[in-house]
Amino acid sequence: MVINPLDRLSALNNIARKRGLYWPSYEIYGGVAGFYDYGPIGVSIKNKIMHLWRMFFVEKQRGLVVEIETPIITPREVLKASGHEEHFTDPYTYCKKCGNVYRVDHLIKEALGINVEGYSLDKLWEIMKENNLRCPKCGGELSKPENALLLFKTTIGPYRGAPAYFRPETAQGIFVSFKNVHLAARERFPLGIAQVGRVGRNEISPRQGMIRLREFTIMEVEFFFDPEEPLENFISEIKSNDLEEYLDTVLRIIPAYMRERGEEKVVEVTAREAIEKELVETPWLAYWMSVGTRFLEFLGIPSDKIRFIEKLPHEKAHYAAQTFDQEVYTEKYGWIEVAGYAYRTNYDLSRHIKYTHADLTVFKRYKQPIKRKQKVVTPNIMALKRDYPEKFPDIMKKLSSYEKEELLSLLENQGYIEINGVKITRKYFIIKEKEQYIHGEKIIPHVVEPSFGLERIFYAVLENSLKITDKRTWLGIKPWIAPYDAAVFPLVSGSKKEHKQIEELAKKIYYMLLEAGITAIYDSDGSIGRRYARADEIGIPVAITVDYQSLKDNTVTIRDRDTQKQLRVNLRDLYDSILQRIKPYKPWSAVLEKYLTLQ
RNA sequence: GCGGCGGUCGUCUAGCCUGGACUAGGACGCCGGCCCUCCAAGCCGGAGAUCCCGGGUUCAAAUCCCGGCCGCCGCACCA
Repeated sequence: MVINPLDRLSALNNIARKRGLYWPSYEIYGGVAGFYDYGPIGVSIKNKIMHLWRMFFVEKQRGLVVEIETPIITPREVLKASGHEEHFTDPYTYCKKCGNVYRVDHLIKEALGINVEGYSLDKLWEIMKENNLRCPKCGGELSKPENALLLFKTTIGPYRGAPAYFRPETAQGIFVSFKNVHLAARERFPLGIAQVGRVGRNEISPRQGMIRLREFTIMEVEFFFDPEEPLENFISEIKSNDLEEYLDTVLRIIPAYMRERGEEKVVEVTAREAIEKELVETPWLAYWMSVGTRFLEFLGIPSDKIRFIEKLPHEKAHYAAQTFDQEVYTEKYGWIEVAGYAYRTNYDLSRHIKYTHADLTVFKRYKQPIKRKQKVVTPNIMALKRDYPEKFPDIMKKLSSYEKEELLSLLENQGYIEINGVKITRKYFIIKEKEQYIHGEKIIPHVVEPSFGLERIFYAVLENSLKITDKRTWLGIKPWIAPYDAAVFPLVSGSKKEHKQIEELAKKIYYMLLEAGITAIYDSDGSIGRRYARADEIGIPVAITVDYQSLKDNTVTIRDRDTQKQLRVNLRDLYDSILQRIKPYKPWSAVLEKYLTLQ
């Protein structure tokens, strides 16, 4: 039986509300667009997705990535430096007759073919007036342009505090603290810094439920590396981390050059091929795209519903050299972006260095120190003091303001330096040739950023795991992200003595599981079938039923959510039996075998 | 932000056009009880609705009118 997609989606909405997955926020006040609450079941699933993300992007990266947490409220200067204040602002105009709103820069570009990016509002207004721009729809008069800022604004300090914004991405907190983290990580390099947290974007008109929110959760890594490090070093770095399996991951990519030709065709390549064919501007992009692909597949998204789209130049963010959106197919919204992989170059760190003069560089140590002959200039203090006793302090002051190289080239090229009208000639300086060892240099690291929208993944996972047949509805979610590990039921809950005993044992097993770290629910309401159905609906992977036989031989049945098949196990083996079905980790025996051969 | 359509128990809905007999009806779900040897069964009982919010018209508004909020669709926007 084929289920109508609309029925599927309304079924999901029903479960979401009825069982507590999610709902619009502030409902009793009429609701506010762009905000959603997670219900109890939703929180549990969301947290598990978060934990798995950490497992893939932090823990399994073997020290390559560390995680930090920085504030949500961000001083204005930071977002000014990062370019957000400028680029998050769009100049608008509206038609005084029909009310239609237009972006001024788009309007001018379309009508006059002029690129007016970065122009002031007054300048734009001037251009509009000069060319007598009118509403393209109705020919009505257009308003003076205004700025629409997509950042949430606030102040730090309650009276006349400093202007600040709710961060639109977690990345800036990472860039700003880069030096501290780098030192704390014992100057490891390359280094990934992860952060999971809430961000806010004051969208003009958010719709599409949890897909486009004004406040949501980002999970991202800013991966700092040296772009001059040759490709082979990356590969060997990855190999030495035993992560080469990522290079064999198949990526489904729609490259920009294809999109420009109007062909939206998916190219299937391994990460290794993507690097070799130079589909990516840095190998690390392909690496993180692989990690992200594995992550989504592990959440239960089928690989044919995952693809990467390379952004065209005009679609990219202001900081990005190359960007791939990772998209997941949903019935409701079509392909939705769940992650962005941006090559941010050293844009952000450079900007913060420029604004603060902080040292956000990394010392790049050469494998072999470079021997360099260098001429060194030193003023002959004795001679200067002797010949210019009065002007000596001024001369020294001036000299110290020169860069060494500048001083040298002035002396060698013109033979003197003029200070307060006095020509100090070369003979007042000692120029020696010195041999120097250069051990390295300071570089501003480049950054590749895989950045995930948690709510979008959450939705995509739910929609993709919802199973409906004409008999039943269940959430076929991967066991490791199910809201509970297990459900415990007494087969019957009557008033006979045996029924009471069954209930008692079932409750005990419930407590035992909780004590052993298995999250479980206990349910004795309604018929056993209804309880299975309720557990299925929120995706609980295993149901444990205590029956008459349990009283005799200490066995219970374990029912599998997806197949409905039951297996009888002894209480002694119950824990392991559940664990084996629900944990996202390999059993020790398998890991042991992979790495070691024990005698 | 603009235009079109919509908003009634947790959910789906009846009623709205043609104002009154609506104490807003039903089904599912939920809660309590009975029954019960495995997949949403049955029986009995119960709770549950600011009729989206505010204002107006009227003797009388879920119903008509205006404004707002929210949702859906289209346009625009989505670094």
